[in-house]
Amino acid sequence: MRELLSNLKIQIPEQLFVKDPESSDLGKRIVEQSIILIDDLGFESFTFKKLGAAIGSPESTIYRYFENKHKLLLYLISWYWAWLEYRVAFATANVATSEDQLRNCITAICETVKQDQNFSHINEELLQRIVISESSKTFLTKEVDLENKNGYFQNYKNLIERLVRIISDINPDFKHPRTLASTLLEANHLQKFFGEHMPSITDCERKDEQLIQFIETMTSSILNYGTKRS
Amino acid sequence: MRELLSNLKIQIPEQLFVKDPESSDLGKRIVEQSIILIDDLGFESFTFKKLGAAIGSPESTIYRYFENKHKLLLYLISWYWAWLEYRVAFATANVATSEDQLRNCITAICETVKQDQNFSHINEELLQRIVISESSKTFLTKEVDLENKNGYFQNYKNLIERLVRIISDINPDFKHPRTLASTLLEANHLQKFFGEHMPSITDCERKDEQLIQFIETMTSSILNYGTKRS
DNA sequence: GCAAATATAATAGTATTACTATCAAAACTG
DNA sequence: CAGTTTTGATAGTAATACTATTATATTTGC
Repeated sequence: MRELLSNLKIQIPEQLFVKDPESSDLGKRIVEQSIILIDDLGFESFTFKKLGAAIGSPESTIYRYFENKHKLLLYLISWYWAWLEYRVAFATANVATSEDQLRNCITAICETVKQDQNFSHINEELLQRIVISESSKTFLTKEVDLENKNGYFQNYKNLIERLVRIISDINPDFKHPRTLASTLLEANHLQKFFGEHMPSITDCERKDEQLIQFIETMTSSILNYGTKRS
Repeated sequence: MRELLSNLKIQIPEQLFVKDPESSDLGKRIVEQSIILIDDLGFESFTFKKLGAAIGSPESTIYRYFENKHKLLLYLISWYWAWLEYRVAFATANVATSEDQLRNCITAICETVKQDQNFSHINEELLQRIVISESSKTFLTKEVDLENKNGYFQNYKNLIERLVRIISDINPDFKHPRTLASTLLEANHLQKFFGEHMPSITDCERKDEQLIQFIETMTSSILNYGTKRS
């Protein structure tokens, strides 16, 4: 998996930035430091002024790359979905059965990222933590319909579509492949968050195993439910 | 269900308000109008100044009831959980089997609220929409651990605990009753939101049926999965 | 190698937000 | 009806989320 990114460029909808941050050193530092800062402060307390201080530039510079902090968050989350889709694609390549493919998908999705080396300016470990705590804020807004129409969530949808294909392959009669795919993705975040911050409402501890087991059991059982009965 | 609230008072953790809004007419108007405004503007654009204008009072008055808008949101969401727990409690009363109880719970939870008459100052229909779009913002913050310790989420936990008891009753060997209960609650919101705003990633349309069917199938299948196999 | 274009820095400024403070007028309360 | 509590009216502050302007680098195209 490590070489994955050396030749592939993660594609982000260009509506999400004013100037592509990958196109300059400063842009990369903006992205790099924004991840560190958002993870540290939380999105609400994160400001372009603080980010400017972190990179040693005035905040007006950041506005040349991102229209506002909401779009910067969208950019980061979008990057994560694209990255995760590649991981999922690799995890399912050359795997014979759809059942095994889905199992591998679930592991790839639910695995807590640990990275020792930094290959790029993006720290995926921190970014995953941001996704867990902040990603739903990208769409839980009054602007969601417009932003959806503008393609801001394309990478998220692509990932879900990939899961849907596998799910439908396992059980073509299953009536809720999209619902299952999006539930699966979001339940992963939520349960990880609960495990860390509200342990009394989850059985998932810090380790990934219980969560993966729950999600695997949930998907297997729901996909077999109809077929075995009828 | 209608008489439910006439003699019962919804209990809200008193840490969530400075002065109990139920204790005065003004307090009730603050709550009433805040629901209308948050639903209309979204939580980000909602301000105490606008709320003040809506009730014809200066914003400083609102601060005498709620420390800030985050706590007001916590109050509203907390009210909803308590209200929903009563509904769930009634929906399961005198129901013989745990399986039927759980089915009734799911219906009570997933049913879109429609209210023709206003019995109280709280419009549950609007409030449910707020819960769908805004409730996760109450805990997806950097202050979650402190707020959790302070009991801000007690009503949410109570509801989950009630579901957990029924789930464990159906299958005492099931290893993830809490995970299932919280997933069920949150998936309901998420899928409703997707159904309305991002229909391509869900199979749930505006009507409740498909969502209820998915959640029922999911819970039934996962709770039967272990038992039938082993 | 230099002019022209572009990117960044430095600074200033604005409207709005999220409060806090003060004091007077109303309204209830014993 | 005196005293307490509640509300209204007004003012003020620090921070946020931008926008604008001008000067200085830096890159690039010829």
